[in-house]
Amino acid sequence: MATEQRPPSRIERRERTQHRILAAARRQFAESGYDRTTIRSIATEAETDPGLIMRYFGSKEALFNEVATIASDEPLGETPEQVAESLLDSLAGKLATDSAGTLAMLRSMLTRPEAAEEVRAAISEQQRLAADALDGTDAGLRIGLIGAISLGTIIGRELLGLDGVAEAEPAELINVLRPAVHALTYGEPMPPPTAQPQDP
Amino acid sequence: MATEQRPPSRIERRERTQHRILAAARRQFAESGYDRTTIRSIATEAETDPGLIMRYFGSKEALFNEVATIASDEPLGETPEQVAESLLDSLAGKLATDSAGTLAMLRSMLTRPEAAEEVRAAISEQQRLAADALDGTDAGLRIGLIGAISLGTIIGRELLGLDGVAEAEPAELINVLRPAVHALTYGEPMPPPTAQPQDP
DNA sequence: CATTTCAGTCTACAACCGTTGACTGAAATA
DNA sequence: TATTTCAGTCAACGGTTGTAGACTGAAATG
Repeated sequence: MATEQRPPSRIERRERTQHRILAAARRQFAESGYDRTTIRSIATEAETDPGLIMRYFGSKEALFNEVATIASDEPLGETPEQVAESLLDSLAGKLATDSAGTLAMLRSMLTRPEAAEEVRAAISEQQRLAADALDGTDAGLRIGLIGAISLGTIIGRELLGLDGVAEAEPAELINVLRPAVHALTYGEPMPPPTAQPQDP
Repeated sequence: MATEQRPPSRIERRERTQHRILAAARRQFAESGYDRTTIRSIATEAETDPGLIMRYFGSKEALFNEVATIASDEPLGETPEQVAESLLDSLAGKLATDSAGTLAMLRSMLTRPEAAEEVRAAISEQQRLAADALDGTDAGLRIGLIGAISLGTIIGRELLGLDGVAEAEPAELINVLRPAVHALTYGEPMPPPTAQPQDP
């Protein structure tokens, strides 16, 4: 009943090792961020050698770029309601899949200018796609704020462990957030309730 | 017309030097985060010596704790509307004052577990203060999400430079955000518009 | 004036980092 | 089988970091 165990070929060995390196890198970059993750610690977890990582990926930076990704999203619909639902869908997707690559990018975003620029560009692209469906001069601000909300929600849940937010079911979280997001896509700006009269 | 220039006393010199160190530390921790800021670079900017920083503050960590702060907020009112306005006020305050200490804490939050815990605890305290004014089992989730929104807004504006969000006037930003925050304090969860019927 | 205190300077250490290059041995190739 | 290729190992490099400690000279103190 024993299947014949051929020794793995050279390309098989290489593929397996590369895969172990990538998995360990993804995990550690997501858990500790770019600076606190070392080539040596990745090599240890992947049960290989630091020098081999350099040979396969060139540099720590290149390895990071290989595993840290920020998903850019799909077309967003044409009415404000569709835009809101589309953005909520996008957030729900990011909450459901435990993409260590995304977490790696977000975790390193505040200390690595290149990562920050990548996240900023991704949200900026989202704004560009959605701004047409919204009217008003502040459409960019509104979509940008929805991006900020998504960012804060993911960070608060996955990286900070905020009470309530971390334990909530994704579907419930989205349902609670839905009115707020819809308010941002088709609502009017609301002055403070006790506001003094202002310039016309 | 020349005011007599007495050489500064020893305690004056010490106070001035300490102040320069603290200012440089605040600025660099806010700009580059904990890991990428070095004692030496702080000393250079403060025109002093790394060894002196150690003698005055004990360690890099202690210096960070001296300048990185996260403001905890005031009582929040008793009705959902008051809670919403109070939280918006709190966000407006953080957007108005360019508190390098807060930015230092936020910038380091995703890579320093101690900083993350401090931010988490501050938002958690906010939740505790506000949860009484809100009814429903998901009150904690709602307030937590408002905390996440504040977090995402500050990060998006001050640290990421999101289009629209970064250039907006604080007052306009708050006004646009207001309906969303109010929706979170007194709104009902909203199911998706195309939802199938669910269990009662 | 003699002594003490202490802000500020300088040098060095031990640890860690990313990265390099030489080496080994087995698999692939001819 | 003889030769080449290449995955994997090992030791070392130059640089940077936080930190410690000895030293200097002027201000404070008696």
